[in-house]
Amino acid sequence: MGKGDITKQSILDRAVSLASVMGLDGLTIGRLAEELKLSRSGLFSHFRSKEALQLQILDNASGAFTEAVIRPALHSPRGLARIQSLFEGWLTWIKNDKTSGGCIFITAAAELDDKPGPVRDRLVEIQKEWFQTRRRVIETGVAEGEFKRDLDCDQLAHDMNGVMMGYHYSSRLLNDPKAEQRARKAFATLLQLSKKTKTN
Amino acid sequence: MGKGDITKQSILDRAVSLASVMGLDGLTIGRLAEELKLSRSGLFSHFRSKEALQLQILDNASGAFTEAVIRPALHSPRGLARIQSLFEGWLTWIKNDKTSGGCIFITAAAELDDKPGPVRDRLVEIQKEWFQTRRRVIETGVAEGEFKRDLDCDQLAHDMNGVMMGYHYSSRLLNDPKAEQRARKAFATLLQLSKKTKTN
DNA sequence: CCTACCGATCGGTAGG
DNA sequence: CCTACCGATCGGTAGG
Repeated sequence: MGKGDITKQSILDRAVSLASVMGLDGLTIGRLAEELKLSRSGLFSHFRSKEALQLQILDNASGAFTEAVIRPALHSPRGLARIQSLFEGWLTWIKNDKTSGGCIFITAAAELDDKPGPVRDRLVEIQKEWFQTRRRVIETGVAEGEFKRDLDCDQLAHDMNGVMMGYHYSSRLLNDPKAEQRARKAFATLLQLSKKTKTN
Repeated sequence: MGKGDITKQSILDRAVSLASVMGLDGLTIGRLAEELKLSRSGLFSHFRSKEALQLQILDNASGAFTEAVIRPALHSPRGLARIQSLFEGWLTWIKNDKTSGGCIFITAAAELDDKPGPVRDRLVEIQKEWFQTRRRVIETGVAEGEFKRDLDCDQLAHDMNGVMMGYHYSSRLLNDPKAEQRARKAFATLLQLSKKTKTN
């Protein structure tokens, strides 16, 4: 990795943080350059356009999410333990972003859901992949006999997301001190309903 | 209501719609004026500042939400029927916003959660009120004996929000055709767990 | 409600 | 990586 790559990576790291606060559109080259003590054009020379910067911000964040949340979970036993690990990692991911503007994917989802284009497309791609990852882990839990045989895996993968979106909202907007406790309880209930019982 | 008020109301209605797409910050006076075929300064004269406009956008949307979701629910019998009515109205509120940029409160929540100031404060106020409304309706359901005596009303009010946030995300960002079905199933499960049973 | 204007900032380019 | 620059647009004001 050459010097230019180091600069570019440090630009992107800061850009992810700034975009999570200002949004991918609200982020400006000038503001980013100022924080990094570069000239606007000096910074811009690493990217062909603002759209290219936005796409690389999403890719950079996606890589970080995989490292922070998904990869560690693969060290947990498949099935129940692994979906719990995904949940814990996800919670920590959102919690640790206190310093910046919260989960950039949640911010971007609200910002881009009605703005067609390549940036939205990339976000959708990343989020669909993340949904599939959850679903596969849940399906394995069914195969392993830890979850009900007739569990609606799509529904559980979907409901986990609702718990997380609600957590992000309650903790970050409302500053509810019980937000994490509520999220844990909601998830525990989801798991309880999904576990194998005597009857099925 | 004089002519000036009519103009102002039509400005605000359009502004709510535009802000739900562009965000409260992303909204610009110029763009709004163009859509309404007014001069920028002519439009601006109705508001002292962009911040004042943002505050009035939130108030206008809050009034519309009360009319569309809360008031109709008061015609349903208290308790279970009323909380179901709130859910249905909320779902319709989000669904009908297909023409614009989705629920402005969800968009604004993601946009403002890390931007301190009067606009964020107003949004938090509105959202806390909406939370209390849900909680009171649920508490009445407990008092009426339709819900479990030991129901965690705060938790249910909180979990309903997660279902809605997840619905907004799945339907608007992922375009999941099953989004509504999933939201209904998730809410039905929440209600099922909350209903009075033989044992309590 | 308008025209006309302010300084600041935007994304992007030229040229080195 | 820089200076210097482009046209466009921003929020806001003056004055009518």
